[in-house]
Amino acid sequence: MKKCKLDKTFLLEVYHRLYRHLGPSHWWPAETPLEVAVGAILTQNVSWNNVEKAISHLKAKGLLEAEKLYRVSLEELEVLLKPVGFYRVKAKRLKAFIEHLCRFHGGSLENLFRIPLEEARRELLSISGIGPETADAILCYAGGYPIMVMDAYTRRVFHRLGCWSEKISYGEMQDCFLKALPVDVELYREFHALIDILAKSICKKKPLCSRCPLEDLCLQGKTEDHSPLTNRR
DNA sequence: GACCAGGCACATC
DNA sequence: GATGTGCATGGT
Repeated sequence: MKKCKLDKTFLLEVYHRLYRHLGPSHWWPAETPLEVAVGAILTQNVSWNNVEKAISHLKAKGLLEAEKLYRVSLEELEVLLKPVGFYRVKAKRLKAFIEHLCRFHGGSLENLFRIPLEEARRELLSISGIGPETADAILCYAGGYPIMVMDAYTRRVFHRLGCWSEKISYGEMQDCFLKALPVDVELYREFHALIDILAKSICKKKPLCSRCPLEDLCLQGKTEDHSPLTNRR
């Protein structure tokens, strides 16, 4: 059975509307690929505001280098990551990522990004604390690989547009997008960013409201789901 | 004070 | 395989 009703024309229409209303997004806000990767791990289920504080702490300590993050103790890292929330978990996950990077790639993201997409993705997913969304964010925004990040916002927004079931899996969503869209990293980066910005700003309270640039685009008429576009259970 | 924020791992059924 | 729960701070 077909899992989604997305096609190239529809998706590009959505993209162009979002870009006209909300773009350019200037995602991912970071100075280096490592900062992107650190941000991707830290932002799991927390607001970006909190992540920025923690990243500025790391910068102030001169720790935004793989070698230095490798040497810093878990306890010290926990203190620096306090503003993020879930700081014990995040410190452990960041350490696991850095240790992998140092052990297998000489602490160089450039080395990791030399290997083919599928292999790099498998490798990232093998690290404890790196799931599909985090792996894809690192690959797309830091590595420049042609892969698009999916998330709870993407699921919700396109569910409300009548494109798929709310139960659709991460992989199924990603297949739909990648099959329909041209291979274009910049498009993938901006599209994901715009979906998140849409969900968090204009359509936060009542999705597909009159201020939403996608209001008239529903494939199956309006859904009855008007709960907030959150990631929460 | 309640709710939410750019997930993931693990336990349980 | 599907579902529930812990992780924790900061802004609104």
